[in-house]
Amino acid sequence: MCAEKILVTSALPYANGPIHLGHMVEYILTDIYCRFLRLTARDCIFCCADDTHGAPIEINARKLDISPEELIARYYSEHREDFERFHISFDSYYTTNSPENKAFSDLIFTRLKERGDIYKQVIELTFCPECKRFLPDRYVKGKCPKCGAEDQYGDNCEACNSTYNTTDLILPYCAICHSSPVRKESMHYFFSLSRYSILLKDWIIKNKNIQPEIRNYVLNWIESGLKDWDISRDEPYFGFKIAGEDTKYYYVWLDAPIGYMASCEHYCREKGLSFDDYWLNPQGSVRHFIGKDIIYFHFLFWPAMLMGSGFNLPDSIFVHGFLTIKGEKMSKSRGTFITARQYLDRYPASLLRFYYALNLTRSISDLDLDGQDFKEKINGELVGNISNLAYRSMTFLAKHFNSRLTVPASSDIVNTEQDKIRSIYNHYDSCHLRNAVKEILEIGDIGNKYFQDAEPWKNIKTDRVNTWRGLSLVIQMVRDLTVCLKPAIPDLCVEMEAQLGLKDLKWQDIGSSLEGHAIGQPRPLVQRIDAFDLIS
RNA sequence: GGCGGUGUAGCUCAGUUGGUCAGAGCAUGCGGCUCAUAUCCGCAGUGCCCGGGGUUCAAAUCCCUGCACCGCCA
Repeated sequence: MCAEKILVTSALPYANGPIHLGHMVEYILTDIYCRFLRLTARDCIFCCADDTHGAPIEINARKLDISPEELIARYYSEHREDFERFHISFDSYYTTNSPENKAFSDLIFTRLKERGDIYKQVIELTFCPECKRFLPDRYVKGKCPKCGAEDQYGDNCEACNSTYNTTDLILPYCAICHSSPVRKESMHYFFSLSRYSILLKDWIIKNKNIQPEIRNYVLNWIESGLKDWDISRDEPYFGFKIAGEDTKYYYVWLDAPIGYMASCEHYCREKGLSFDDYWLNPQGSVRHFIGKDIIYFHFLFWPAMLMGSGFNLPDSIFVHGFLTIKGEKMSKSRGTFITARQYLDRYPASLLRFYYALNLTRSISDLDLDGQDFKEKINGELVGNISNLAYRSMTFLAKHFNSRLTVPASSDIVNTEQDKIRSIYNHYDSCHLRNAVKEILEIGDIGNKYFQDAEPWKNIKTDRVNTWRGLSLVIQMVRDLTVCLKPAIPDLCVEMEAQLGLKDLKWQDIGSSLEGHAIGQPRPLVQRIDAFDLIS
């Protein structure tokens, strides 16, 4: 029996802007999951990349008077640095503007074409003669054809919620140069998504890892009929040219998910691993994490492309909600658009990791970041419960027992703890991070209560041996808590390991005896925060 | 407009298939401890489980309806 070869991915951030706290929900979630897999000895690699193609990149580079390559290079190093500071443990962080990605894009395109899944069709689009380019949705504005609202984008109206094409807009204007665009015909390549309706439906129904709300959601789309997909774009564009064409490129959303493969391939080659183990062989298990905004691409286009080109389908696609700040969408005008750097300049990465973990569930509802709540959770749970238990027990041991542990006391709380640990394992495994963290905190409560009831500060005078044993029990719990928290707050747990005089703890170390072991120097693990304020 | 979701203590939420299900945490009040970063422990509440109908011996839990908020419609 072959062990699973697990490939985990986060969605690729666009190389056209900084990483913000909304992005971080996904990377922290995925990272916690990967760290948990590694902690429990699963064979897992974590791959991601910058998504570097598309009209916005080309347009922005032109605005800045630099090449697209230069633009994406800037964001590439910035993104990598942000992720590192947040302790995101990518095995491979690559780019979609890579030879591997071009090769896979060409391969998949060719295979789909050979199957007759791709056809050409002339369509009418919005063209700006001034800019000499076809205008994507977001670059055409005008009056809504349904309700007449002014200044609406070319894809849908924010006032009446209707959807339409750029060519439907009344009195359209180019968002770049403000001149009036014209209609112009162009030949495009289309992917026959509709041919995959039955296969996709079957896959979605059979896949047990899909969240139920997503299943219904996607099935509704299929029921109401899938439209074919325009997978080409005209120049000027930044991306891969389609073979045999001079002015046509793959649409960015074609090669973006292929970036998962390219990143994996690049890593495998570097490390002497096998790409096929993940994407072709049966023991391969590809697990994507995405936001709810890109469900359509990942549950329909992407699996259809994989089906048509003969690769493994994803084993699971976990969808999370958006980040809101005090219940509202992040917004630049409200000043609630917080970048990763802005956060990191003022607070430790692990506080946000902890807060997100405490709030992430399996539902696709949004996760809210509220300053007051953040402060209460950090001070109340992380400091008051976990950090306090560790510090009070370790300093006591250091002061009165020369830092050395003895045989732990026997107590019912050991069984309770082991039950909870099993439950925590399952919660991590199913990405129910909130439940995992809550049960970890419950173990901390039990430890604090046990310590309190044992009154070592009193009993040490009369019953030194039992005091020592009780203390040793608590410190073993602290060790177990450290293991359980490693996926969520890895850097703090490394510090905790140092204080415990241990290192590289794994899940299997939980419950083992520390009799005779000497701990290191205890220090308060986390500082209380006075206020959480990034907005001012 | 079509489809879907949500509505439980001041706040954040748990509540498997209807029968100790009226709960937890935070906040509030009172009490205790002092090992610990004003940290920890105990006690005390408060709720027409959105409104209205229905099914049932029995509904927060199922059905219908109304209201409110939210999401999706590529």
